[in-house]
Amino acid sequence: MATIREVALAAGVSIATVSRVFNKNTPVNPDTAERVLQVAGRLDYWPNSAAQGLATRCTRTFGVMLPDLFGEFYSDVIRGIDQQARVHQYQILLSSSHSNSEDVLSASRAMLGRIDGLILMAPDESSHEIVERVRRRVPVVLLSPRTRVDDCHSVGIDNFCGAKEAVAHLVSLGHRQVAFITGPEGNVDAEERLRGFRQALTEAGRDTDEALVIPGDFHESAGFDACSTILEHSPRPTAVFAANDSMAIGLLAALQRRGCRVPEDIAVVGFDNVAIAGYLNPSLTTVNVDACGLGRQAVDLMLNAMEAKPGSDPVRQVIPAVLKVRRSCGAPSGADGESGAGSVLSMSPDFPRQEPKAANRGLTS
Amino acid sequence: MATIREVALAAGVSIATVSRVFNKNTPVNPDTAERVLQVAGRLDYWPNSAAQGLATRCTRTFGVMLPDLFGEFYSDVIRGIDQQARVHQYQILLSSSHSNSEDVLSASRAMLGRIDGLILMAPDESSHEIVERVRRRVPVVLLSPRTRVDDCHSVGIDNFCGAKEAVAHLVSLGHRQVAFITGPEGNVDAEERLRGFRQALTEAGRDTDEALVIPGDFHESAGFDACSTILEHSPRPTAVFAANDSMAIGLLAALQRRGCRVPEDIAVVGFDNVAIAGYLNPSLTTVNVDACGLGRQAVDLMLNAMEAKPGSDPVRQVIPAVLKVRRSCGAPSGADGESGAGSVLSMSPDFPRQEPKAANRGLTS
DNA sequence: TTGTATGCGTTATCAT
DNA sequence: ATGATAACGCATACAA
Repeated sequence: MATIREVALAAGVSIATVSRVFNKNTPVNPDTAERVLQVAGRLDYWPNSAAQGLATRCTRTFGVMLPDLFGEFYSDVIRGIDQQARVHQYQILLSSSHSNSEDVLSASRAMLGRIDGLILMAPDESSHEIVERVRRRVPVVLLSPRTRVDDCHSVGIDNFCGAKEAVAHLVSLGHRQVAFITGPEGNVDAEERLRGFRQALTEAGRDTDEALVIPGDFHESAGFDACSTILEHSPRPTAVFAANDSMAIGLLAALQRRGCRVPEDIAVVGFDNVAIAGYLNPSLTTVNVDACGLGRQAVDLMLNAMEAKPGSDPVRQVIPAVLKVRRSCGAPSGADGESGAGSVLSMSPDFPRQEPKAANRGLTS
Repeated sequence: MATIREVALAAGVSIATVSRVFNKNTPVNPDTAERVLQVAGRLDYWPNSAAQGLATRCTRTFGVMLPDLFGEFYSDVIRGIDQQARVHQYQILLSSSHSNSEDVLSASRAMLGRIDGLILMAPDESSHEIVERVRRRVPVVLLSPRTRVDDCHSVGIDNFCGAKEAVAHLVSLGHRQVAFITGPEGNVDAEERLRGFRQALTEAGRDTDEALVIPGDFHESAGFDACSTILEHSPRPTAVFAANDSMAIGLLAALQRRGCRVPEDIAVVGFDNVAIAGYLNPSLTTVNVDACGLGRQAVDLMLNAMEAKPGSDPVRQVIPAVLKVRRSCGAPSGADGESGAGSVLSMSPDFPRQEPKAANRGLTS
């Protein structure tokens, strides 16, 4: 296909002029410009953006590296990143399924020269040194950073507080035996949620019964499988907090098949506030996480970082995670409590997600 | 950071040698190789892949363009693409939210020179000519192609048959009044599902009551909102087929709040077989779509296309969509039918997804 | 306003 | 086995 050289030749000008016509940063004679555009159109000339990138050292592309792509959460994060990137005319070079830091390293290398910045969710703490090596070449924004790691820009969810709030709410409803279904081992978000769970119990003057901390992996089946453990434990827990909604949903299904009523016999709370949470029966009490906003914030942070002077301090942003009370935890008291199946009147969709708003309440520390 | 030149200088060799050491395609003296690697390591040299791409005209990257990123479907498609691409050491340059062909055009241009192939889900039929322009520069694989479009490689879901099968099943259960909740206007998959719906009714000797074709948009709320229309129609439909699971779930919620029992009072069938479908109450009868497999197939097709000679015929692949009968449509007869809430015994997880298998049954035409 | 020439960081084709 | 050197396609400083 036509290159800038062929266009120049056909238009009877130099390649510099053609370049100028397209980049409109230098004045160029309207007539010649017209002619160049004409020729370019006829030849269907498309500039080679790889070459542009090499020459300008600017690719208008962000690298995005995630450990996984399962579930709505990551999907929403990507959507947020893509949305905001799009606004600023950036593209996304995606790479996921990084189980270890080796993967992160090789993927980063493959991205070198093709991105202006990297938005990275590191798989484990060992990624630390690799992050350092990457940072020397390209700006990095960390997603769900580990606390100890680095002085790097980052955006995270306030998992700890969200979880604490959720469990505190259960406690306030009178629950003494609360079980927890964990996320995959090594997952930062999941670990913080567990920490929040413990903290809430501690603050309630109870200590955690370790037998009630049931290992999970964020998938529905883990929640489903956790059911037996929960019901067979003695004394039987009256509430369960799942580290994410998928597992909460799996658990709900299992409980219902056992003839266990939710929330009457056992209360269930999830985390994430996935799209369908409000449409379940019973509707799922959960902690709202604006995954899409997380992605958008990451991009904004990146853009700021890129135009900041190298020495400036790292910005650490935390997106609030707030409890969204619905029916699965048992209505606290008044509110619009009951309703549910049976009432013909309660047709209010119980809007399952509180949109964008929350995103910008991110706290900077 | 260090470039190949600096490594060459520090190692006392030419840049050509350094290049050879890294690409191991030309024999090089073990000693000098050793020395080069040493120096490269010390300088932490990473080859610039943009420059490599320019020189080799090979980027090991696939462009992926989707109209949207909402919901599990697209997310799974991306996951499939990423998975398979990863296997072959390719990366993904992602771009979504293309509502019209203008967007597709500009995004394609921005990708030129940075991808070896483009996996494209076109937003509308007007993209036809643009696809042609793109194809002249880079191999293209179409996702969910419109039938009329081009002689281009493509992978699609067999929406028509899947939908027909679903509705035929409802008809076989005795349902005469069946409603349909459509997908977003212009969406190929959604339109094919509608076509399958109509066809099934036609084959059953009934014609479609257009008032029962209710506009939707693939979101939960559309299903929720469709409830009124459905219940108020007379004669009242005894079954509803939603163009995707999200809407089916929204509908289930609305029906339950109205005190309408599913499947006793009204049967519901969805499309997609999302992860939670089997965990709902009642579990959702739906049409299984291997979105992840779709993505993988697209990559495989692309790889084949790239090593095929330019003149060869386009490959059109269709991934089967098969009905997955669960409880929401009413058990046909025997089977493990009833159970549901109440039975303590039925703890079989009702595996919600039939994994990979189906993907490779893709039919080539 | 326009053209010339150099550089971006590689790979690859020649020589040697 | 290794070293010059010409691409790759474009942007841009400098000259004119």
